[in-house]
Amino acid sequence: MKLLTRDTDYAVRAICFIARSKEKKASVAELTFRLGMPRSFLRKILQRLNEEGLLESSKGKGGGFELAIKPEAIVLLDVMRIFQGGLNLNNCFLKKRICPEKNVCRLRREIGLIEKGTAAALSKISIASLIKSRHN
Amino acid sequence: MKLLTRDTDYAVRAICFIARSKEKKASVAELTFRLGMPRSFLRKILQRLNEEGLLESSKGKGGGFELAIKPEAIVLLDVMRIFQGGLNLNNCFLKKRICPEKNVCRLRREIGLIEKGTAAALSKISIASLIKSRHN
DNA sequence: GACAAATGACACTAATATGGTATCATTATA
DNA sequence: TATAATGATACCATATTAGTGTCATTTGTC
Ligand code: FES
Ligand code: FES
Repeated sequence: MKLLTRDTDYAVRAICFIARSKEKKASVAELTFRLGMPRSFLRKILQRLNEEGLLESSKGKGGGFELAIKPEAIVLLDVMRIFQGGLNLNNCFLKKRICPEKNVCRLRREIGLIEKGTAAALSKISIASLIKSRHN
Repeated sequence: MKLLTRDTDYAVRAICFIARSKEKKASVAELTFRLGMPRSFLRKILQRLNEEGLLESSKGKGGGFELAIKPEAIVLLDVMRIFQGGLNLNNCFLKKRICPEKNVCRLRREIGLIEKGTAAALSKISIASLIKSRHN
Protein backbone atom coordinates (compact mmCIF):
# COMPACT_ATOMS: atom_id res chain seq x y z
CA MET A 1 0.00 0.00 0.00
CA LYS A 2 1.04 3.56 -0.51
CA LEU A 3 1.11 6.18 2.16
CA LEU A 4 0.59 9.04 -0.28
CA THR A 5 -1.62 8.99 -3.34
CA ARG A 6 -0.75 10.65 -6.60
CA ASP A 7 -2.73 13.80 -6.01
CA THR A 8 -1.08 14.37 -2.65
CA ASP A 9 2.27 13.81 -4.26
CA TYR A 10 1.57 16.20 -7.12
CA ALA A 11 0.22 18.76 -4.68
CA VAL A 12 3.33 18.68 -2.54
CA ARG A 13 5.61 19.00 -5.51
CA ALA A 14 3.58 21.86 -6.94
CA ILE A 15 3.57 23.69 -3.62
CA CYS A 16 7.32 23.22 -3.37
CA PHE A 17 7.80 24.62 -6.83
CA ILE A 18 5.70 27.65 -6.08
CA ALA A 19 7.48 28.22 -2.79
CA ARG A 20 10.85 28.11 -4.49
CA SER A 21 9.98 30.21 -7.52
CA LYS A 22 11.25 33.73 -7.65
CA GLU A 23 7.89 35.33 -8.16
CA LYS A 24 6.43 33.13 -5.45
CA LYS A 25 3.72 32.51 -7.98
CA ALA A 26 3.17 30.14 -10.87
CA SER A 27 0.58 29.40 -13.49
CA VAL A 28 -0.75 26.00 -14.38
CA ALA A 29 1.02 26.32 -17.70
CA GLU A 30 4.37 26.79 -16.04
CA LEU A 31 3.83 24.04 -13.51
CA THR A 32 2.69 21.64 -16.19
CA PHE A 33 5.78 22.39 -18.20
CA ARG A 34 8.25 22.26 -15.36
CA LEU A 35 6.84 19.38 -13.38
CA GLY A 36 5.43 17.29 -16.20
CA MET A 37 2.11 16.58 -14.57
CA PRO A 38 -1.17 16.10 -16.44
CA ARG A 39 -2.51 19.57 -16.92
CA SER A 40 -6.19 19.08 -16.12
CA PHE A 41 -5.46 16.95 -13.14
CA LEU A 42 -3.04 19.49 -11.78
CA ARG A 43 -5.59 22.26 -12.26
CA LYS A 44 -8.11 20.35 -10.21
CA ILE A 45 -5.54 19.83 -7.50
CA LEU A 46 -4.53 23.46 -7.38
CA GLN A 47 -8.13 24.59 -7.26
CA ARG A 48 -8.64 22.33 -4.31
CA LEU A 49 -5.60 23.70 -2.53
CA ASN A 50 -7.01 27.13 -3.13
CA GLU A 51 -10.37 26.20 -1.63
CA GLU A 52 -8.64 24.69 1.33
CA GLY A 53 -6.65 27.82 1.95
CA LEU A 54 -3.15 26.58 1.24
CA LEU A 55 -2.85 28.49 -2.01
CA GLU A 56 -4.29 31.72 -3.22
CA SER A 57 -5.26 32.14 -6.84
CA SER A 58 -5.43 35.13 -9.10
CA LYS A 59 -7.48 34.98 -12.26
CA GLY A 60 -6.95 36.64 -15.59
CA LYS A 61 -3.85 37.37 -17.55
CA GLY A 62 -0.73 37.05 -15.46
CA GLY A 63 -2.66 35.09 -12.88
CA GLY A 64 -1.66 31.91 -11.16
CA PHE A 65 -1.22 30.42 -7.74
CA GLU A 66 0.83 31.53 -4.78
CA LEU A 67 1.17 30.32 -1.24
CA ALA A 68 -1.53 31.56 1.07
CA ILE A 69 0.53 30.75 4.15
CA LYS A 70 4.20 30.43 4.97
CA PRO A 71 6.01 27.30 3.83
CA GLU A 72 6.92 26.58 7.46
CA ALA A 73 3.24 26.34 8.25
CA ILE A 74 2.38 23.70 5.66
CA VAL A 75 3.17 20.12 6.61
CA LEU A 76 2.72 16.88 4.71
CA LEU A 77 -0.17 15.79 6.87
CA ASP A 78 -2.12 18.91 5.89
CA VAL A 79 -1.86 18.08 2.22
CA MET A 80 -2.55 14.43 2.84
CA ARG A 81 -5.67 15.20 4.82
CA ILE A 82 -7.05 17.24 1.96
CA PHE A 83 -6.75 14.51 -0.63
CA GLN A 84 -6.88 11.37 1.45
CA GLY A 85 -8.80 12.33 4.53
CA GLY A 86 -5.88 11.68 6.86
CA LEU A 87 -5.18 8.51 8.74
CA ASN A 88 -8.23 6.78 10.07
CA LEU A 89 -9.03 3.72 12.07
CA ASN A 90 -10.97 1.16 10.15
CA ASN A 91 -14.03 -0.14 11.87
CA CYS A 92 -14.29 -3.67 13.00
CA PHE A 93 -17.41 -5.34 11.72
CA LEU A 94 -19.20 -8.07 13.51
CA LYS A 95 -22.24 -9.23 11.62
CA LYS A 96 -22.35 -5.94 9.77
CA ARG A 97 -22.47 -3.91 12.93
CA ILE A 98 -19.66 -2.02 14.47
CA CYS A 99 -17.99 -4.31 16.91
CA PRO A 100 -19.04 -3.80 20.50
CA GLU A 101 -15.55 -4.58 21.72
CA LYS A 102 -14.14 -1.65 19.87
CA ASN A 103 -13.09 0.17 23.01
CA VAL A 104 -11.35 -2.69 24.70
CA CYS A 105 -9.88 -4.20 21.57
CA ARG A 106 -6.16 -4.66 21.75
CA LEU A 107 -5.70 -4.75 17.99
CA ARG A 108 -7.54 -1.52 17.49
CA ARG A 109 -5.61 0.17 20.25
CA GLU A 110 -2.29 -0.85 18.76
CA ILE A 111 -3.24 0.24 15.27
CA GLY A 112 -4.51 3.51 16.64
CA LEU A 113 -1.16 4.15 18.27
CA ILE A 114 0.73 3.38 15.11
CA GLU A 115 -1.46 5.71 13.11
CA LYS A 116 -0.87 8.45 15.61
CA GLY A 117 2.85 7.93 15.35
CA THR A 118 2.75 8.04 11.59
CA ALA A 119 0.61 11.15 11.59
CA ALA A 120 3.00 12.82 13.98
CA ALA A 121 5.91 12.03 11.69
CA LEU A 122 4.00 13.42 8.73
CA SER A 123 3.39 16.58 10.70
CA LYS A 124 7.06 17.19 11.23
CA ILE A 125 7.83 17.58 7.57
CA SER A 126 7.06 21.04 6.30
CA ILE A 127 7.29 22.48 2.83
CA ALA A 128 10.00 24.74 4.18
CA SER A 129 12.08 21.75 5.18
CA LEU A 130 11.56 20.12 1.80
CA ILE A 131 12.71 23.07 -0.26
CA LYS A 132 15.94 23.45 1.62
CA SER A 133 17.55 20.82 -0.55
CA ARG A 134 17.67 21.36 -4.26
CA HIS A 135 15.21 18.64 -5.15
CA ASN A 136 11.52 18.39 -4.42
CA MET B 1 -6.93 6.57 4.53
CA LYS B 2 -6.80 3.30 6.34
CA LEU B 3 -3.70 1.51 7.36
CA LEU B 4 -5.32 -1.92 7.31
CA THR B 5 -7.91 -3.11 4.84
CA ARG B 6 -10.81 -5.34 5.72
CA ASP B 7 -9.21 -8.57 4.64
CA THR B 8 -6.12 -7.90 6.72
CA ASP B 9 -8.34 -7.10 9.65
CA TYR B 10 -10.42 -10.25 9.24
CA ALA B 11 -7.29 -12.30 8.82
CA VAL B 12 -5.75 -11.02 12.03
CA ARG B 13 -8.90 -11.64 13.99
CA ALA B 14 -9.29 -15.12 12.55
CA ILE B 15 -5.69 -15.97 13.35
CA CYS B 16 -6.15 -14.70 16.88
CA PHE B 17 -9.24 -16.83 17.30
CA ILE B 18 -7.47 -19.92 16.08
CA ALA B 19 -4.48 -19.23 18.29
CA ARG B 20 -6.68 -18.88 21.33
CA SER B 21 -8.94 -21.83 20.65
CA LYS B 22 -8.47 -24.96 22.73
CA GLU B 23 -8.01 -27.28 19.81
CA LYS B 24 -5.68 -24.77 18.15
CA LYS B 25 -7.80 -25.42 15.12
CA ALA B 26 -11.04 -24.07 13.72
CA SER B 27 -13.28 -24.60 10.73
CA VAL B 28 -14.71 -21.89 8.56
CA ALA B 29 -18.12 -22.72 9.99
CA GLU B 30 -16.98 -22.04 13.50
CA LEU B 31 -15.11 -18.89 12.62
CA THR B 32 -18.04 -17.57 10.64
CA PHE B 33 -20.30 -18.18 13.59
CA ARG B 34 -18.01 -16.79 16.26
CA LEU B 35 -16.56 -13.83 14.42
CA GLY B 36 -19.53 -12.90 12.26
CA MET B 37 -17.59 -12.47 9.07
CA PRO B 38 -18.94 -13.19 5.58
CA ARG B 39 -18.36 -16.87 5.06
CA SER B 40 -17.11 -16.95 1.48
CA PHE B 41 -14.87 -13.99 1.99
CA LEU B 42 -13.38 -15.53 5.09
CA ARG B 43 -12.78 -18.78 3.25
CA LYS B 44 -10.85 -16.96 0.59
CA ILE B 45 -8.78 -15.22 3.22
CA LEU B 46 -7.99 -18.43 5.08
CA GLN B 47 -7.01 -20.19 1.90
CA ARG B 48 -4.64 -17.39 1.18
CA LEU B 49 -3.12 -17.58 4.63
CA ASN B 50 -2.65 -21.27 4.03
CA GLU B 51 -0.89 -20.69 0.71
CA GLU B 52 1.33 -18.12 2.35
CA GLY B 53 2.33 -20.48 5.06
CA LEU B 54 0.78 -18.81 8.08
CA LEU B 55 -1.93 -21.39 8.48
CA GLU B 56 -2.10 -25.05 7.74
CA SER B 57 -5.30 -26.59 6.49
CA SER B 58 -6.73 -30.04 6.79
CA LYS B 59 -9.42 -31.16 4.43
CA GLY B 60 -12.29 -33.52 4.94
CA LYS B 61 -14.53 -34.11 7.88
CA GLY B 62 -13.17 -32.61 11.06
CA GLY B 63 -10.83 -30.47 9.03
CA GLY B 64 -10.10 -26.81 9.44
CA PHE B 65 -7.26 -24.40 9.88
CA GLU B 66 -4.51 -24.25 12.45
CA LEU B 67 -1.45 -22.11 12.88
CA ALA B 68 1.51 -23.22 10.82
CA ILE B 69 3.92 -21.24 12.96
CA LYS B 70 4.02 -19.97 16.50
CA PRO B 71 1.89 -16.93 17.39
CA GLU B 72 5.04 -15.14 18.49
CA ALA B 73 6.37 -15.46 14.97
CA ILE B 74 3.42 -13.83 13.23
CA VAL B 75 3.38 -10.05 13.22
CA LEU B 76 0.90 -7.58 11.80
CA LEU B 77 3.20 -6.60 8.98
CA ASP B 78 3.27 -10.20 7.75
CA VAL B 79 -0.48 -10.29 7.39
CA MET B 80 -0.60 -6.84 5.92
CA ARG B 81 2.00 -7.70 3.32
CA ILE B 82 -0.06 -10.64 2.17
CA PHE B 83 -3.22 -8.67 1.52
CA GLN B 84 -1.93 -5.20 0.85
CA GLY B 85 1.53 -5.74 -0.44
CA GLY B 86 3.17 -3.98 2.47
CA LEU B 87 4.20 -0.38 2.63
CA ASN B 88 5.63 0.93 -0.57
CA LEU B 89 7.04 4.12 -1.90
CA ASN B 90 4.94 5.59 -4.62
CA ASN B 91 6.81 6.51 -7.71
CA CYS B 92 7.18 10.06 -8.74
CA PHE B 93 6.12 10.58 -12.31
CA LEU B 94 7.56 13.18 -14.58
CA LYS B 95 6.02 13.10 -18.00
CA LYS B 96 4.93 9.53 -17.44
CA ARG B 97 8.42 8.39 -16.66
CA ILE B 98 9.84 7.63 -13.32
CA CYS B 99 11.40 10.78 -12.04
CA PRO B 100 15.16 10.94 -12.54
CA GLU B 101 15.60 12.78 -9.26
CA LYS B 102 14.22 9.88 -7.35
CA ASN B 103 17.46 9.17 -5.56
CA VAL B 104 18.20 12.68 -4.42
CA CYS B 105 14.62 13.68 -3.72
CA ARG B 106 14.10 14.98 -0.25
CA LEU B 107 10.37 14.25 -0.25
CA ARG B 108 10.88 10.65 -1.22
CA ARG B 109 13.58 10.18 1.35
CA GLU B 110 11.39 11.53 4.12
CA ILE B 111 8.40 9.46 3.11
CA GLY B 112 10.62 6.43 2.88
CA LEU B 113 11.79 6.96 6.42
CA ILE B 114 8.26 7.33 7.71
CA GLU B 115 7.21 4.16 5.96
CA LYS B 116 10.11 2.34 7.50
CA GLY B 117 9.12 3.57 10.92
CA THR B 118 5.54 2.51 10.44
CA ALA B 119 6.58 -0.88 9.14
CA ALA B 120 8.85 -1.33 12.13
CA ALA B 121 5.99 -0.56 14.48
CA LEU B 122 3.77 -3.02 12.64
CA SER B 123 6.47 -5.63 13.05
CA LYS B 124 6.50 -5.29 16.79
CA ILE B 125 2.95 -6.44 17.22
CA SER B 126 2.64 -10.19 17.15
CA ILE B 127 -0.39 -12.41 17.36
CA ALA B 128 0.97 -13.61 20.66
CA SER B 129 0.90 -10.11 22.07
CA LEU B 130 -2.63 -9.55 20.80
CA ILE B 131 -4.10 -12.63 22.38
CA LYS B 132 -2.75 -11.82 25.80
CA SER B 133 -5.68 -9.57 26.47
CA ARG B 134 -9.16 -11.00 26.31
CA HIS B 135 -10.18 -9.15 23.18
CA ASN B 136 -8.90 -9.46 19.64
C1' DG C 1 -13.92 47.33 -26.37
C1' DA C 2 -11.79 43.19 -28.18
C1' DC C 3 -8.76 39.74 -27.34
C1' DA C 4 -5.89 36.67 -24.97
C1' DA C 5 -4.54 34.44 -20.89
C1' DA C 6 -5.55 32.92 -16.90
C1' DT C 7 -8.62 30.37 -13.15
C1' DG C 8 -13.65 28.53 -11.54
C1' DA C 9 -17.03 25.19 -11.65
C1' DC C 10 -18.22 20.85 -12.72
C1' DA C 11 -19.45 16.88 -15.41
C1' DC C 12 -17.57 12.92 -17.25
C1' DT C 13 -14.54 8.68 -18.03
C1' DA C 14 -11.18 4.82 -17.48
C1' DA C 15 -8.66 1.85 -14.71
C1' DT C 16 -7.81 -0.40 -10.52
C1' DA C 17 -8.69 -1.90 -5.84
C1' DT C 18 -11.84 -3.44 -2.42
C1' DG C 19 -15.26 -6.28 -0.55
C1' DG C 20 -17.95 -9.99 -1.38
C1' DT C 21 -20.48 -14.25 -3.61
C1' DA C 22 -21.04 -18.62 -5.84
C1' DT C 23 -19.89 -23.06 -7.89
C1' DC C 24 -17.79 -27.22 -8.70
C1' DA C 25 -13.89 -30.24 -7.56
C1' DT C 26 -11.30 -32.78 -4.19
C1' DT C 27 -10.23 -34.95 0.10
C1' DA C 28 -10.89 -37.24 4.56
C1' DT C 29 -13.55 -39.46 7.99
C1' DA C 30 -17.19 -42.09 10.02
C1' DT D 1 -20.87 -44.11 0.40
C1' DA D 2 -22.67 -40.03 2.56
C1' DT D 3 -21.06 -36.06 4.64
C1' DA D 4 -18.29 -32.42 6.14
C1' DA D 5 -14.68 -30.11 5.30
C1' DT D 6 -11.15 -27.28 2.14
C1' DG D 7 -9.18 -26.15 -2.98
C1' DA D 8 -9.57 -23.70 -7.01
C1' DT D 9 -11.48 -20.31 -9.45
C1' DA D 10 -14.71 -17.39 -11.69
C1' DC D 11 -17.69 -13.83 -11.00
C1' DC D 12 -19.87 -9.43 -9.32
C1' DA D 13 -20.76 -4.77 -7.10
C1' DT D 14 -19.02 -0.74 -5.38
C1' DA D 15 -15.60 2.65 -4.25
C1' DT D 16 -11.43 4.90 -5.05
C1' DT D 17 -7.92 6.67 -7.91
C1' DA D 18 -6.34 9.00 -11.76
C1' DG D 19 -7.39 11.73 -15.27
C1' DT D 20 -9.98 14.56 -19.16
C1' DG D 21 -12.90 18.05 -21.17
C1' DT D 22 -15.97 21.98 -21.51
C1' DC D 23 -17.96 26.19 -20.73
C1' DA D 24 -18.09 30.27 -17.74
C1' DT D 25 -15.74 34.10 -15.59
C1' DT D 26 -12.16 37.26 -14.58
C1' DT D 27 -8.32 40.30 -15.72
C1' DG D 28 -4.55 42.60 -18.01
C1' DT D 29 -3.13 44.62 -22.48
C1' DC D 30 -3.49 46.53 -27.08
S1 FES E 1 -12.91 -3.85 17.56
FE1 FES E 1 -14.00 -5.66 17.15
S2 FES E 1 -12.56 -7.24 17.57
FE2 FES E 1 -11.41 -5.41 17.75
S1 FES F 1 11.31 11.66 -6.97
FE1 FES F 1 10.72 13.00 -8.52
S2 FES F 1 10.55 14.93 -7.48
FE2 FES F 1 10.92 13.50 -5.90
